[in-house]
Amino acid sequence: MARGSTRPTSRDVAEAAGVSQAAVSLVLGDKWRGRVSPTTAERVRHAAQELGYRPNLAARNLRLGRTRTVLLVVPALTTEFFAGVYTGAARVAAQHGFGVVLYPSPEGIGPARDPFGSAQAALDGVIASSMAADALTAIRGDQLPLVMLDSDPTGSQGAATVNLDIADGVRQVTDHLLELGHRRFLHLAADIPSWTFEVRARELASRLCETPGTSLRATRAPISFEDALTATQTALTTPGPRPTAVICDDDKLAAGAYKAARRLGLRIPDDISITGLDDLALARALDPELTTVRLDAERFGEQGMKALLAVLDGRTPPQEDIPVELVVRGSTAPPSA
Amino acid sequence: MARGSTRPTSRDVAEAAGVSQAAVSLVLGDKWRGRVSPTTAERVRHAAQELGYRPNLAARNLRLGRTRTVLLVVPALTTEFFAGVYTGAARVAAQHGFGVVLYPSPEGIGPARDPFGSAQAALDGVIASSMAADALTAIRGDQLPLVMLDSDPTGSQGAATVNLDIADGVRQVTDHLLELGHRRFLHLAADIPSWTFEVRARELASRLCETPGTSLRATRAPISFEDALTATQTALTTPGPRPTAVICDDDKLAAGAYKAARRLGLRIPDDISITGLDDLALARALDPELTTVRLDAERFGEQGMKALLAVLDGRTPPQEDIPVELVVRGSTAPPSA
DNA sequence: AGGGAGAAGTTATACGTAACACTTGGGCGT
DNA sequence: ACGCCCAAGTGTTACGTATAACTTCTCCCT
Repeated sequence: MARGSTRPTSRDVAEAAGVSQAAVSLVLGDKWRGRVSPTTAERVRHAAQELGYRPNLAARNLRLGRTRTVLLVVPALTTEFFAGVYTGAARVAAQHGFGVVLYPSPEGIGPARDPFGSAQAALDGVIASSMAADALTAIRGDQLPLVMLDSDPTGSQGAATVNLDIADGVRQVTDHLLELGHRRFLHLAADIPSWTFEVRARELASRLCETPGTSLRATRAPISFEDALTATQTALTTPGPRPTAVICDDDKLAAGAYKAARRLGLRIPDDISITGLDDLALARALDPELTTVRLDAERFGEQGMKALLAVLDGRTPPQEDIPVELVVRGSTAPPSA
Repeated sequence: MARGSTRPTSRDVAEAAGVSQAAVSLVLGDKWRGRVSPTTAERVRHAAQELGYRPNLAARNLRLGRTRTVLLVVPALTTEFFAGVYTGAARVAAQHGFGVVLYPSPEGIGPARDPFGSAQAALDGVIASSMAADALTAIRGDQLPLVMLDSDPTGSQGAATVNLDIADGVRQVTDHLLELGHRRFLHLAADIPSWTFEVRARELASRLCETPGTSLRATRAPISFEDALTATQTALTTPGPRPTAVICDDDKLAAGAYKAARRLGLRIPDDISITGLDDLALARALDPELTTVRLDAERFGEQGMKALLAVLDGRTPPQEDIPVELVVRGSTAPPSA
C-alpha cells in the first residue's frame, strides 16, 4: 500500500517488487534486455502499475542534464496562425519525446534581464518568432540552442532561421492583381516593427517598380479592425485617383478594409479589390470570401522544431524557405474603369 | 572566467566570490538578512551577474519538491477564447511566481495511460477545460491538484470547478429575442459532447417552455463554417413555418449561419435574426456586426488560476460563476412578419 | 577440471540546489 | 573576568533518478 500522501518513488517500486532501485530504473527505462530477466521485468512493471508510479521529472532532468522541453516564443496567441505553429511544433516534438512550452509575449522575448518572464520550465532550447536584438544576445550568452522564425537571416547572430517565403506570396498577389488589370494600389501595412512585415513592403515596392504605369500608396495601422478601418477610409478618400486594389499585410487588416469599403459605398470586388495574407478562417467568413495567401502555419512550426532538433543533435539545420500559396476567392476582380 | 562550455553553477559563483555555495544560495534566494553581510551579499550578486549565472531549475525543483508550474489543458488553441484563458491564467500565475504550460488536446485530457501526452514538464497542478471521466480519475489518482473549467460541478469527483455563467447568457439572448417579438427559433448547436454545450441546450429549451406560443427547432454541426452552413441551410428549408431567429452556440457557427441566410436570399436582420456566443473579433468583422454574448476569457483564466493557487495553499477555492454580458449589435431586429 | 563468458542483478555515485545544524569571533552587560 | 548572544558565515545532507562499475552464479567449451 502507498504510505499516505507522498508520491511513490522508484525506490518504493523496487521494494514492492523485491529488487533494487537500479533494476527498476533499467526496466522502466527499457534498457533491461540482457540485464534483467523477463519475469523480473514483468514483476517490476506490475509493481509500478500497482503503485501508480510516475517518475519524478525534476530528478530525471537533473540527472540527465537535459529536459526534453523547448520553449516556443510567440508574439500573441490571439490568432490561429500561431496556434498552428504551436500545433506543428508540438507534433514533431512529441515524435521525438520532447515537450513544448509556450511563452506568448506581446513584444517577443523581453529584455536581457529575465528574458523569459514567467516561463519557469527548465529548457533545452528555444524557438522564437520575434525578438529584440539585446534579448537575442542574452539568450546566445545563455548558450541555449536557438531557432528563429521569420526573422532576418543576416541579423540573427548565427542562430538558425526558418522562414516562410513571404516574398513569393507578395509576388503572387501582386502578379494576380496586375494580370487582372489593376495599376493603382494601396498597401495597408501592419504597424509592427518586424522583419516579416518589412519584407512585404520591400517586395511589393520593388515588384511595382519593375512595372511601368503603376502607382503605390501606403498606410499603416495596428492589427485591429477599428484601426484598419479608419486608416483605409482615410487613404481611400485622399485626393487623387483612387486605388483600385488594396493589398493588406494580413487577413485581419483586410477585414477592416472591407468595412471601410462598405462605409464608402464601394462594392467588393466590383469597385475595389482587396487581398489578405494568412488565410485564417476569417477569410472564408467574409462576404465575398477573401483572396489571400495561405501560410501553412503547422508546417512552419514543424520545420522550426525540426531545425531545433537538428541543432540539438549537432547537425546543420535545413535552410529552405517554406512555400506559400495564393488562394483566389471572390474579393478580387478586374477593375471597373 | 567560465571554464568552457558548461553553464556556471552556484558553486562557480561561490568560488568567484570567495564564499561557500550555501552563502550564494542564501543571497540569491533573498534570505540573507542577518545571515550575510551586505558587502558580501553585493559581492556574490556581482559575481553571479559576471558569470551569467542562471539557477538550474531541475535541481531547484528536485530540492524543493515543487515546480511552480501548472498545466493548462485546453481543447483547442485555434480560437481567441482559449488564448484569452491562457493569458489570464498566465498573468495571475506570474504574479505568484508560477509558470503555465499549455497542453492543447483535441479531446481534452487523454485516456488514463499517459494522460498528458507530450506535456513533459514537472507539474504542481492542473487546470483542465474538458476531460473524459476516466482521465479525470487518473489525474485524481496522481494526487495532482486539479481545477476544472466549464465542467459539470456534480460530476467533478470533488475537484474544484470554475464556470462562466453560460446559462445566464442564454437567458439574456432568449429574452432579447422574445422582447423583439420573435417566437419561432432555430438552435444551431455545436456537435461536441461537452457540458458547456449541454447547458446551452437545456437552458434554451426550459426558457422557451415557460413562454407559450413559442417553437424551437434544433440542428447540430461541428464548429466549422462549411458544416454550420449546410446544417443551417437544411434546417431553414425544412417544411413548416420558417424560424425568424437563429441562436448559435458560438460565433463561428453564427458565421456559417450568415452564409446560409445569404445563400437562401434572406437579409440579416430584416428577414432573419442571428445571435452568437463568445464575442470573438470575428463578431465585429461580420456584416452586419453580430449580436452575441461576451465571455470574459481572460477573467475566466484568472479565476481558474486563482482557484488552483487556493487549492495548492490548502484554502477553499471561491465558487462563484463568472458573469457574462449580452452585446446587442446589428444582427438582431424585430421579425418582419 | 579449469576458466572464461555471459546472465542477472546490486552498490555506489553524481547531477545542482536549499536549508538545517553547526562554528567562530567579537562585543557587551554585570 | 566571565559568560552569553549575535553576526556572519561554513559543512553537510537530501531530494529521485540513471548509469558506470562491480559482484555472483551458472553454463559451457576445451
